Amino acid sequence: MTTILDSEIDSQAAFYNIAAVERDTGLSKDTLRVWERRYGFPKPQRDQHDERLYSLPDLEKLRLLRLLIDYGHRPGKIINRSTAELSQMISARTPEKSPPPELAAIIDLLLQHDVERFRNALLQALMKQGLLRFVTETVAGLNHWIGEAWLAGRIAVFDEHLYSEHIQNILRNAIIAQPGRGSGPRVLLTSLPGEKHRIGLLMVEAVLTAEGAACVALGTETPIIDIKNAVPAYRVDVVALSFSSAITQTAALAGLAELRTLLPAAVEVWGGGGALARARKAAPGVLLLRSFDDLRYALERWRVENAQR
Amino acid sequence: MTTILDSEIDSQAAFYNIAAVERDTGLSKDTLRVWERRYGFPKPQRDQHDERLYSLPDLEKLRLLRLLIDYGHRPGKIINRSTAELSQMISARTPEKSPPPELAAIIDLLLQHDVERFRNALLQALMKQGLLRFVTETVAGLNHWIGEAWLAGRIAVFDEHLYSEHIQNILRNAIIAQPGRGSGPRVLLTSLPGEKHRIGLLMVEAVLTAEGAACVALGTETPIIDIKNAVPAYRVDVVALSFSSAITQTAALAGLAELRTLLPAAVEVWGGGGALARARKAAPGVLLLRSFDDLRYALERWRVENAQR
DNA sequence: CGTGGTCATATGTCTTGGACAATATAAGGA
DNA sequence: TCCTTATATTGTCCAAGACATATGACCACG
Repeated sequence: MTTILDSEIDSQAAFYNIAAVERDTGLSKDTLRVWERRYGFPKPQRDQHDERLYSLPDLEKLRLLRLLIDYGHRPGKIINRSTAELSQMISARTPEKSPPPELAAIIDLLLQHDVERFRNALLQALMKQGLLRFVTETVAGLNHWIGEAWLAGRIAVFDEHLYSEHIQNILRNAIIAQPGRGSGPRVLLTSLPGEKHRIGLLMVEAVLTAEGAACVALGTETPIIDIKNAVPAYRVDVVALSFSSAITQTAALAGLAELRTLLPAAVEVWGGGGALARARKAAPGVLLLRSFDDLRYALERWRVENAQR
Repeated sequence: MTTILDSEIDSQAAFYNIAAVERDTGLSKDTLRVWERRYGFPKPQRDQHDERLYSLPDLEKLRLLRLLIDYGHRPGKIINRSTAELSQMISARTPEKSPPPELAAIIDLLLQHDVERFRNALLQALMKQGLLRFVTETVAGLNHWIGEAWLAGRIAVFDEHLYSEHIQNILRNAIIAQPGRGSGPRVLLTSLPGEKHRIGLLMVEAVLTAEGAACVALGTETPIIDIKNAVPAYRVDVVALSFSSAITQTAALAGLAELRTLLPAAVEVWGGGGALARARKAAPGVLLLRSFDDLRYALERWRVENAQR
């Protein structure tokens, strides 16, 4: 096992072993080896025992490739282009749109790395608009703009991380401030394994809590079996799943359909998020929510239908 | 590519492919294969194309093995013992099977799935103890007990998810309630790719903020390159990384050493968390924090050393 | 013109068995 | 008791092959 430390100390040039590259790019060791075999890139140096040593430029190019593949390009088509070309593809992908004026001030503070004032701007927007409008307008708008800017490489990774953390702080703060009354349904809120985006879930939780529903939030990536087991334990009326555009629409619909078959008919299954925004129809007994208005409407409908009990 | 979803859905009996086992136990695919070759465990079934299908009992035993190895046992010595024996070794290790009395009430509410009262109990503990004691005593104690219970299979997956969400809500609520920055250093707070545990980071952020430091929290899994780029952007004085016991000590120390070489000498590098609790020494210029007292001491030392400027 | 189905290709993950570096343990000597 | 050296243990890497799934192209149908 050659540690990164050794390789960096022995020669001043920075080299990375395959485990470090997997960690930094998210590409598995198997993928890295098979790309080398099939496409000839990356073709790292070897140490005295034939173990791969990747260079920093290789790492940069691999990161660009990862970005473009996530956006929908095929590896085989782009892997042999130069780093400069790839970089250009990313900046050319989305025309440089400036954010809508009501968000521009907040985004400016983020891009200027002014943490304190960024935090305060978010808090002020929340105070001014109230939770519902803050979530459905400001946070949704910011998410959209930041997501696009991230794909286009116009925003640094660490800025995106900081944004996500602060939005989480604000939303969770707002959620906990709500009184815990329970006139509405008990809603179990989570995502399936592979879906790591938390902000969408928190937005839904904020809206539902504000509307008086009782949320049981399990965070992201709960295995289906465990969702099934949680339903009786928490006496849940509705299971709501969130799917960001990181997951394919097919996978999202399949997951919802499977969950539907596992749960008793009395428990409703709702699905929403970017991956389902363009979906036409789901499995029978699964409700698709394409907007926050849909969500509030679904809640109202549940209350009407279950008024007798 | 067989997804975990498929293997769990297609047959009602729960089977897990090797990628799912890697994800759930933290043991690499290579390790799982070499254990099978050398020790004969785990010896999973195969599907129609000779791919491994692990059973749920295998998964349980692997979890116990992982825990005992983390405590210092050698794989070869314990791998062929029965699950019951391993389970007994763990409970023998921790004399207190029941949680300490001051935590028992809170844990009971979690295990009884009483969401509202669980939330209120946490809030009350926070009010009563103040943020510092709440974090270093209550949250640390709960983490420890829940972590052990989870690894020993005494607590449901969804309960652990719910716990994590609520602790996050409370901690982020407390963090945002702090007044702005004080006199302390600017501390960049994050974890390296592969380290997904958020609660430790939030605990540190809460303590640092309470002590008057200005935190720049990037959440989990920030690639090293992006940490390097964030340091000048946010004019950071200290980079603090968290490593839970999900990562090996070797990997944690290597990551810290690599970061040290990438950052200017004026920027301090701190590391802490379960993975480093038993580490002897780190690379030169890297400070290991083995407790929250160490953290507060390091903060004080920084203030003294940087008082003149 | 859109919708759905079939086929070919592209792509990622899994397989085996061998090799060896890093780590832990044991043994020896100051 | 502490440090050094030898030995055993253990995790990671390698190679090339295989194949399931995802994607894209083509075609037929309403």
